[in-house]
Amino acid sequence: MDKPKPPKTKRGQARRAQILAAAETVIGDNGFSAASIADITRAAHTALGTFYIYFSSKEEVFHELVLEMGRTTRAQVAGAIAKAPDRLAAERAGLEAFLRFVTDRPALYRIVEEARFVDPDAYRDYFTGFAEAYSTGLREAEGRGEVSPGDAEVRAWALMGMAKALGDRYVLWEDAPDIGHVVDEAHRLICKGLAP
Amino acid sequence: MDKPKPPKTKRGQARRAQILAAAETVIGDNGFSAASIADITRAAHTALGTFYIYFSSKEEVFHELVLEMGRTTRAQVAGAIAKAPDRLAAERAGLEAFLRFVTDRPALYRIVEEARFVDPDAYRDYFTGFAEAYSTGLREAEGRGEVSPGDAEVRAWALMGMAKALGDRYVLWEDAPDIGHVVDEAHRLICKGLAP
DNA sequence: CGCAAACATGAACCTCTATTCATGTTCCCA
DNA sequence: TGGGAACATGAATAGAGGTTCATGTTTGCG
Repeated sequence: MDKPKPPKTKRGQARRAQILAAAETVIGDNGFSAASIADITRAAHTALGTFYIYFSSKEEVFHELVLEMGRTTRAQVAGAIAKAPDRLAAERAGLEAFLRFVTDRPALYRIVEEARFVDPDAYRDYFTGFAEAYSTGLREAEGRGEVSPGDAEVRAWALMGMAKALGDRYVLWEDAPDIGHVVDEAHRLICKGLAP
Repeated sequence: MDKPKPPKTKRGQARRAQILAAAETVIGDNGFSAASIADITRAAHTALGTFYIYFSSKEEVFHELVLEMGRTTRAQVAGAIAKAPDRLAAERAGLEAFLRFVTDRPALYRIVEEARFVDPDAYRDYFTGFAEAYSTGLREAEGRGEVSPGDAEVRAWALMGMAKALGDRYVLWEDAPDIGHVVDEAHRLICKGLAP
């Protein structure tokens, strides 16, 4: 019932990481309820009971994975944006970074979406956190005159929604997605939409 | 196992509708796996076994609800768009109609989102169908010179994503949403983004 | 070394709920 | 209005899978 303490030995840390990685694939591929602990430990090449040394429940691994998605996406997007000369360039870089992230870790992306139902608080935290950072960026750009005045929060949510839908359609559902084209096309919309 | 035949008597039709409506609320509020058949029949003021006279499984009611969402949303949005003088006005009317629909039937909205995991084919059909109609509308508008040239499909998905995200944030998560303001703000983005 | 704490194992347990079914009740038309 | 088709009931069934635990094995420190 209690949250297990972090592992103390090298072996323990490796096992925990194995199980977490296996959970990402198994839950991402099959969904939360279809994925059984047995599936996860099998994919991690461990015994069933080992799972409960590192996680107190199925919900807890799931929660952990949502947090990981939060850390990773934000780091990825922030890194890509940092080099951009202005906000409109940042929009492009951020969108592309996001879509590439979805390409690399599709399971993690699906897990966050399923969190809406499995772990609603984590879902909300993930997106409101993201939206706050996004809004701040837009407000600062507005101050510098790089984008037209407007409600930064509404814009942030609208733009996040665009990115999500494009990820669904052109990354998850496409065998050979042409991310470049999608980014170009979407960015034209965004540029003109936000332009001063 | 087989799909039950449609009810033949008035009473039967009423019962089926009762159960379907109850399923909408119960599944929408608690999610697919947390919602039990017992919960649904209790909410419908019927016996447990009655459920299986009208539906062959929990998955089947769910599927039915996704189809209903498809029919209803599209009718709603199409109705709102019909009166619009041009495409940019249509975008506004469509977005507003969608957000009002989410306000009215939040449970149904959540069910479609959960379909991504519970009934992936239905989910895909729902959105690709919607996207096709949307793309066609944009292409026609482009032909009339009402919007700038561009990849209509990418645009359709981007705009659908905006609507979804705004629905999540400002309808489902807000006690007293100011739909008018959100629509205004988003529509400015869209107008400038699509303008010729 | 040697031993206490960490970690590993997988069969057994236990709960939960989707689905069935044997037994009534109601409907509707010939 | 009588009888067969439709519909209603809820206790019993059945299966799945999350979680526990008693029994080993490994690790790392003094």
